[in-house]
Amino acid sequence: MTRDLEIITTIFKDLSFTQEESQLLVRSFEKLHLPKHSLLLEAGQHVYDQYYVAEGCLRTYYIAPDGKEHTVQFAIQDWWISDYTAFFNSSTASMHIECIQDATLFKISKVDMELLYKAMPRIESYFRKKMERAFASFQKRIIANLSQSATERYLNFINTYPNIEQNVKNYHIASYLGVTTQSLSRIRKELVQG
Amino acid sequence: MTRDLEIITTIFKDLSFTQEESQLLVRSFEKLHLPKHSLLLEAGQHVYDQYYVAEGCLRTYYIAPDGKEHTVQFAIQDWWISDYTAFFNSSTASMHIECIQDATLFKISKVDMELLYKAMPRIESYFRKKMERAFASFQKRIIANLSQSATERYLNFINTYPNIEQNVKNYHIASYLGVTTQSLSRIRKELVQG
DNA sequence: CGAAAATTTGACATGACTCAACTGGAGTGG
DNA sequence: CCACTCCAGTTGAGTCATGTCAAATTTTCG
Repeated sequence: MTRDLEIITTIFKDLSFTQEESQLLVRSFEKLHLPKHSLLLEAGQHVYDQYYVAEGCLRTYYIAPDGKEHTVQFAIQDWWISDYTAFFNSSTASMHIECIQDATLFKISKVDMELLYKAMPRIESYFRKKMERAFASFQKRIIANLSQSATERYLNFINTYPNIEQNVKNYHIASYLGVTTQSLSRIRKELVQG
Repeated sequence: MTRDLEIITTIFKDLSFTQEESQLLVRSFEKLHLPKHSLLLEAGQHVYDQYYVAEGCLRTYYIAPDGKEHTVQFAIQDWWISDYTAFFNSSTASMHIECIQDATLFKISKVDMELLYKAMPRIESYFRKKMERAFASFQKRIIANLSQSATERYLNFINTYPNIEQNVKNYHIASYLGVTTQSLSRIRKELVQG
């Protein structure tokens, strides 16, 4: 009862719950703090959980056979993060998740998710809509990757994540955009000089 | 009652329904046939519907400001297709959908979708899982675009869609992979000759 | 068959990559 | 407080993959 109701007031702030439902929610989540530079997940590990970012910044990245890193996603406040392919299939991760800025997370297992879905269909609605938005934004990114130059994608990026540049390294952005750090450096130089 | 129950035996073949539910389902969908080369959707149109592909082949593509086409998605049997960004937001399309091979579709509006979700939470479950798979496959594609060469992406493509090559034009594949038709032609030549 | 569309080929241009060297801070320890 | 190191970022020179433009060839289909 007196346990941490943060989950309800942050993650599900737009929904309302009975006492019983609230308790189920609170029991399903676990709060955790993660320091900068730590790894939340490594490739090869079994993925049981997904995480809600209450504070901080993380990134998901894939290491290709040639050793190069590719940033798949950044997660800031109010985003969810996991290796979703592995999470959905209850299998092992092919990606790493790194904490870029000290973070506060709420963790929930797939099993508990399914229980929540059964108990409260409107939670499933909430996540279906989340997925729809994520789907749309991934699609947008695919189009951007197909149709835009590296410079355009960079401008796009700093528009989409206006405040992120203070936190993340250049090579994080480069590996998100699909260019080398050298190229990104040249792109910026070009933009400054006009 | 004696109306077309195909929907239930094709789209939702893994679920079971009461008579009443079946009727609601049947009423929600509309069957349509679409000839090759016709457009199911054009950029600028309001998107009310999504479509289940019972037969045939379609593609969603985006036309960039420079006039170039970029294929976002192919849809074959048992896939769903729409301009999802617009569908989810009930807004206007930024993409076109073209029929590549004579197709049979089942169409459902967003409004009717929402009614189905309310009436049958397991339908919402079904679509949430669909979304999850689509999300995972988009993510895979983003990684592929970031980490693989054009040749690797092509090999990947013909693996993922083994039978599609008979149906689709070369330039459809090229615009899906993010290369020019000339480059794709050279890639194939290289592969044949070793 | 013949026109239009699709694909291939050639010559050349260019954006991005690689490798290597250099610069500039941030932090550390004597 | 300064020297040292480490890491991120920048710059330069050369290379390579892919794009562009134009022409030739093949395929499709009325």
